[in-house]
Amino acid sequence: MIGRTHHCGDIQEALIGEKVRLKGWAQTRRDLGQVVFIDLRDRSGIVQVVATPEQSEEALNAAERVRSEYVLDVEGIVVQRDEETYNEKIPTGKVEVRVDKLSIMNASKPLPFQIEADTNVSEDVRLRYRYLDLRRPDMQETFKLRHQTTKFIRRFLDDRDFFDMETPMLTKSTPEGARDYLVPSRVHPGEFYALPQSPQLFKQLLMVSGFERYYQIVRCFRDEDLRADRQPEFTQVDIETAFLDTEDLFSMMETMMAGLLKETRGVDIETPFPRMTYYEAMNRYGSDKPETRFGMELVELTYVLKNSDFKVFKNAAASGGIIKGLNVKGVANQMSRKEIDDLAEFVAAYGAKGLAWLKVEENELKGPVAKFLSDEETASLREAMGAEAEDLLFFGADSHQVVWDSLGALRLKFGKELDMIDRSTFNFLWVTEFPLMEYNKDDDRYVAMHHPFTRPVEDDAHLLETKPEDIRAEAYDLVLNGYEIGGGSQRIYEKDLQERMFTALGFNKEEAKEQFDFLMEAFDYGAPPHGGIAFGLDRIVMILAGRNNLRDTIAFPKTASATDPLTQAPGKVSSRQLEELHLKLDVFEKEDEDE
RNA sequence: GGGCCUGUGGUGUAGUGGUUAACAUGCCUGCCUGUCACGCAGGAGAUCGCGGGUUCAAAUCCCGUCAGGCCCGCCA
Repeated sequence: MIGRTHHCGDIQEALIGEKVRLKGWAQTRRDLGQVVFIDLRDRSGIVQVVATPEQSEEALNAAERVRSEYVLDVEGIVVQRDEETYNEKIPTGKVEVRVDKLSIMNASKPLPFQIEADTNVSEDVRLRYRYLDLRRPDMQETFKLRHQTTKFIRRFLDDRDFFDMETPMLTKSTPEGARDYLVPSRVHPGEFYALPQSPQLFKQLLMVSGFERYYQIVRCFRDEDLRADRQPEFTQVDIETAFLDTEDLFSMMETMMAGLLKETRGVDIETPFPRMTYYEAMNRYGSDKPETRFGMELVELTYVLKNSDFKVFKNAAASGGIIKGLNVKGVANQMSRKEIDDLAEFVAAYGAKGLAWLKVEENELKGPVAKFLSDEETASLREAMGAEAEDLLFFGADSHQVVWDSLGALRLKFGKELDMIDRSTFNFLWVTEFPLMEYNKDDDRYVAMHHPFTRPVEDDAHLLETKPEDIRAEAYDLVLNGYEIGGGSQRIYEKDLQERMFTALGFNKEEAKEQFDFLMEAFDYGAPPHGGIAFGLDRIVMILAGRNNLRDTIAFPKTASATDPLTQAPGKVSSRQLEELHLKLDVFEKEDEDE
């Protein structure tokens, strides 16, 4: 059963005349009667094997019984193919293996779908037979890329004296941030562990412990609703350093990312990466993770239109909001009135109450809003937006957030649909100076935008008690092609500053003590200045692989409703298990079977 | 929690009120010594996701429900 001498993809002209033994799966069989061709596939690639009566009657008989995805053990001689039978489509196409012995190590039922690179099989079926889906060459490629990515990162960080350290998966639930996945304790009735949303507190403790440089490629869990780029369990490259300021960290991470792109994609990335403050990103792109591979930026129009006769504009400006515009060049005559009107529905999802628009013509602006604009406003507007004939102008007038969100989404929609994005490029961008906290209406309090241990920008710290919403954080995200691929911050390491932070977040002393006492206590014992970053490994691989779905980069992912069609997780448990965990359920099934 | 899209042989699709439910691929049988997604001939395979309703008649229209996907909320 052992004794493989070569891999299928490695069979080439240098081996002509040699006896080889291969093992793998039958990709396809072409049975011509007295000669049978089998494309044999293993992880390395595909090679054609041929069975003929001249070579071995026995092997030919065996080859006739082979079907798709049978597992084969093949012995034979590598021979040159006749020139007219070269197969240009595969790297091994100039040679083939003439079979002496062929044994079927295992048969296969007919497959639910074919093992081929391009599949249009539904996601449902792919996930139910994930082990077959993963046989497909493009999936094998993706996971090779994922392996190369983690290998590169580990080597890079090891070279810079980072320790790979593990942190608990069974830990304590904390009130901030995402909803926790909970694990009931058998030994402590009524108490629960939480699976980590990230190793945040532990990595800070490791800094207090004096490890100085820590990293971990670690699973994180968040019980929130899914998206194409969000899974309930995902992998972070978690990094924390002591005595390294933001500049040094940026520089190191830039080197790592540029190196990764070079290693995996052969692409040269310029460093240092561009930077943009949060406020600038929102104003120019309507997003805190701007896709900068195309322009079409939002245009500030509040000063132009605040006194307009159009009430929507006037009122937005008067109530502290903003007016911004988006110029979609050259499409005015390509879009029907209905298509334009449908966009109002699109932006409604982001809270916009409507979507004003204008078609630009040589000497006038046309559209429902045109009549409200004075000649002067029209002129300023054309100037500000760089409007030329055939352009289609859209306007958002509302609160900052609504205008940013709706026009930002509209910009991205047009950018994709009009094919304005150069897909061969990789645009990194640091987004800096995030707000430290934002006001949450529902809870009537401030909540940390990053997390409660994020350090305020030095100059703003004095606002903690007076205008907390104006404080900028020493926090940053790394954006790649419009995806947030990482985020981090410098941390608070002084106990008194951390206590002021908790107070500003509306925690009373007892709550803070109850939740974070161990961290506060740790800070009493010589905590070094520290900070770090965490990257979303799945997302990085997704972008490197040119995918747009996180499921394609995770071997066994979950569906949009957080289930696994393969294992059928989550599932019911026996009443005995529940009893052991001291749990009683308040859901009752129609067909109650598990007694 | 909300919105939108999809659901038809194993797989991918066509079919928009009356068809023997069509096509491709896969599968089975036979033939074939240079194929390479082999070819040729024949064959099997579908209660059209599920439940209800409208109608003389439903894959098709309506309501509900389930599953998958995308988005908003939520989540860094």
